[in-house]
Amino acid sequence: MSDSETGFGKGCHLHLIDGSAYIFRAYHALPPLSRKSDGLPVGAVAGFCNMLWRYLGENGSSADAPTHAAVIFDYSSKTFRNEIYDLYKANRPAPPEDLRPQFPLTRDASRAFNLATIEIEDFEADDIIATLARQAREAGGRVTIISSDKDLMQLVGGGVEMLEPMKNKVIGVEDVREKFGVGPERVVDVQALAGDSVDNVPGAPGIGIKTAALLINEYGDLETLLDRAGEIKQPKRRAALLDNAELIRISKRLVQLDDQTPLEVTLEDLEVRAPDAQALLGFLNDMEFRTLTRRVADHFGTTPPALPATPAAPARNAVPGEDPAPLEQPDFAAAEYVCIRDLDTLKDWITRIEDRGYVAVDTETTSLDEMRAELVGISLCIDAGTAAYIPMTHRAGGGDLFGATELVEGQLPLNQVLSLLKPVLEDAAILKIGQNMKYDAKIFANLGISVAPIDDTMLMSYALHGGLHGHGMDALSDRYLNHQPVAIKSLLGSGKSAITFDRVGIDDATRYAAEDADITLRLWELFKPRLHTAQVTRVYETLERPLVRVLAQMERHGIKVDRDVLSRMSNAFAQKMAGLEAEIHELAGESFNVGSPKQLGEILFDKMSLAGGKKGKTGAYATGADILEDLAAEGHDLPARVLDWRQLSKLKSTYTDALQDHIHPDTGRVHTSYVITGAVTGRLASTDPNLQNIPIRSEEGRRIRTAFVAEKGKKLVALDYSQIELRILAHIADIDSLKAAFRAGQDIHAMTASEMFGVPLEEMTPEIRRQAKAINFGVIYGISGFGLARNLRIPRADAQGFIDRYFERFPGIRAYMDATVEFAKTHGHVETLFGRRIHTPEINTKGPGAGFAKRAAINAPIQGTAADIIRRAMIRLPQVIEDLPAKMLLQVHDELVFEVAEDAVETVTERVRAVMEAAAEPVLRLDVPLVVDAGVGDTWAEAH
DNA sequence: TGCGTCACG
DNA sequence: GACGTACGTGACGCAC
Repeated sequence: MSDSETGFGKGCHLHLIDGSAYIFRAYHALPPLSRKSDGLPVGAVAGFCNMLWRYLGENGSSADAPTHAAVIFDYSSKTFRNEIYDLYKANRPAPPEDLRPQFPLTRDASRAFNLATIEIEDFEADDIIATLARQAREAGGRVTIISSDKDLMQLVGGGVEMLEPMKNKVIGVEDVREKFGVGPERVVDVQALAGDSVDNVPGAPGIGIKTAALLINEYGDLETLLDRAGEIKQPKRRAALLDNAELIRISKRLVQLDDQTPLEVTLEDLEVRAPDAQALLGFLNDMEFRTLTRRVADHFGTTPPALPATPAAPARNAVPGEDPAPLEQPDFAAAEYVCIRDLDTLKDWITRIEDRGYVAVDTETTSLDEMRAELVGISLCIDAGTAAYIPMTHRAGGGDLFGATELVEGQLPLNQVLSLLKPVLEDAAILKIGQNMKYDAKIFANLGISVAPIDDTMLMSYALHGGLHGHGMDALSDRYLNHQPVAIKSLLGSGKSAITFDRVGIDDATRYAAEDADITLRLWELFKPRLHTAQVTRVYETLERPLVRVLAQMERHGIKVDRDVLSRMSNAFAQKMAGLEAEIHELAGESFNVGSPKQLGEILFDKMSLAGGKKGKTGAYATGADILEDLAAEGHDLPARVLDWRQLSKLKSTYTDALQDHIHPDTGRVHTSYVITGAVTGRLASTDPNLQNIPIRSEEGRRIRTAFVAEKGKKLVALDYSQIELRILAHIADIDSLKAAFRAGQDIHAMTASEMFGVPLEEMTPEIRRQAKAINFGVIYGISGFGLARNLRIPRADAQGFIDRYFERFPGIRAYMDATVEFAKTHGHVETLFGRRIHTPEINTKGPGAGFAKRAAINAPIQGTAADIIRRAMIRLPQVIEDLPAKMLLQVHDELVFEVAEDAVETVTERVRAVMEAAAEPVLRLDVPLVVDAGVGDTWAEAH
């Protein structure tokens, strides 16, 4: 949630540090060094950290200090240049054995120093530097590239200079001219001709930098030179150019830096941040760098953390959150919370917030439904134990029958408070910290305040502890702060007699509300550095935090629902149900509650003595759809009628009736709420109402979707990923035949059937295809013979036979499953392709739970990667359709629904499709294409 | 409040 | 070799 008001521009100074060059230099400059406790090689990391510390020391105080900075790394040694020329950098020796494990640690180091850290698959650090330098230059800022790599010299000029880090020497246009004999803009031409033996750039044989510069200066540029090479007098040079023109052109493409690299970050994101003492010291301490740790601790005026007595567990294996809370925080009991009742006190707090640069914020309202909630008060916290509550619209507690609406005395007026706080809440230089910020942001948005930038402790916990426990504030406070907050129930009561927050006394409200802000701030202080050590900063920053704004907007917009359609359907369902109920009672010979599984079971299995009665653990007969279907198939009418009745009952109570209650009186639309932390895999959950389970599979239920409509003059557009999880499986498990089938756009289930049963595609029957489809799904879920047998209703031995044959045909799948379970057992978590961690605390349990945990571990990376991909698309989309009359309304796991003005439907569809299909890039290049299907209509039923 | 049931991907 | 099982959700009504 960066803000354009802090945009990078004139007067800004960007430092770009060539991280990879730093590492190699550090490695070669220092004797081998390994960590005492476990022998991990850390010499290069140590040198790297020393350099960064020195760098910060030199630049922090200088008059020419950078306003923005980033450390750039090579993602891997393979880049797009290898596709241009496969021998590029081919004679580079592989990095030494003891250096390789240090690469990820240097990333951690640069993050621990709170420096923006960038690397992109397929691109060299130099390309990223070129791109950022171009952006900064275009924005009117200055750039210093900290590197001595001559390949970067082409970027010098127009406000861009280089700094040789060892000699601390500035390299400007004149220095470039001295080295290459041409200005920076012709450096690539010279390099293309001269080649480079280190990087294996071929160039023209027999031509070095001197000659190359001579030729370029004479002919102007490389293309002209190659066109007119025949005019060259020296026969050797002439031949070298004429014979190798193509190779020279390739060479130019190799040395020419790509300044259009796709970036996840903007210049604003690179704003210089002071290192967080706790995070930095934590990292240095983990690395066991005694001297540097002490030096840094001295600088911050804190004592260095004690080195662990026992060998330190590597940070990456540590279970986050198991560490005890820091001891130095003030006691909650001692905390004195302030109630802000006058302007001077409020202004004083605002000044303190501005000095701090961050503040924990919490809103108290009359409802959990943000669309109907009224703001009652705001709490703030700037330091553990230092919190305040601003009551604004508390009302007399008793109230009369007509709802006494007298405001309690001694409160600042809402409008006055908001006009003072709005600049703070919208100030790009002040971080607003919340627990479940989507809620508060929506409350403020209702009042015309757009809160940014934000941090969210709930989302931090989700990134850190997904799969371990819930992320509600009470649970987090109890677990990580060892403190049980005031229960809201103790203030509001529960059930019918519950009151709203505006009826709570101001003293009680202050204790409760200020404490919430206090807890939030303490959690933030605890979690923020742990994001780095647990290596989930990227997940939090790119997949969680940006979603808050996007979802808040979707929820506030809502989708139009036609009440009349629902109401008519409800009536029709009621009539049919009444008829069925009479029939059922008739068949049973007595009247009973059809909706009671208990009573139904007794009728079926006791009174009518039908076979197949099985009691569950509660002693009641099971009467699920599968059991009733079996009975119906045997020719029994009663269970068949009950099935029909149940379907209607479900549709009526959950959809046609309940949905009407969710239509907002003012907007005429339904506003769901998405829970970002709702599913452990990274999927969203939709609540109040759940719009992710609107019927579609049955014809009857599908009609409910006709009630979801577009505004007049607009259309609903639905786009969904085709087979995304199977595609991800094909990629992750690296199954060539599956990947090839997806690339060829084949029917994947038919192809699986053909492979398994040896039936040629032309002779495929729907039945065989259906079975293969069930197997494909089963695989994603961690297949078992029992489960497949039940799903296909075939003997278990047959199902097991299918599975055996499947694994025989696709051995990679079995390998993936085994490897994933193994990974979970050693690490305690599994990961998606984007680094999201899903903890698997049950994976080592024995007994019945073991199968569950294994299947969940197998499924999580697949389902989670798909969830990450659509999150990435959703985060990008608002900017992409910003200029069009279109709004994103809903997400249903692999589907997005938009409301679009009729004449923009085509443009929007194609733009959204492009974003969705490319959503994995550039972080991840899948071996299979992602395909998005689109539909348009006046209703959701038509659009799908 | 827990369970059974069933709607979705 | 037995355990009991397809993965991930939320909402409803019943029974306690």
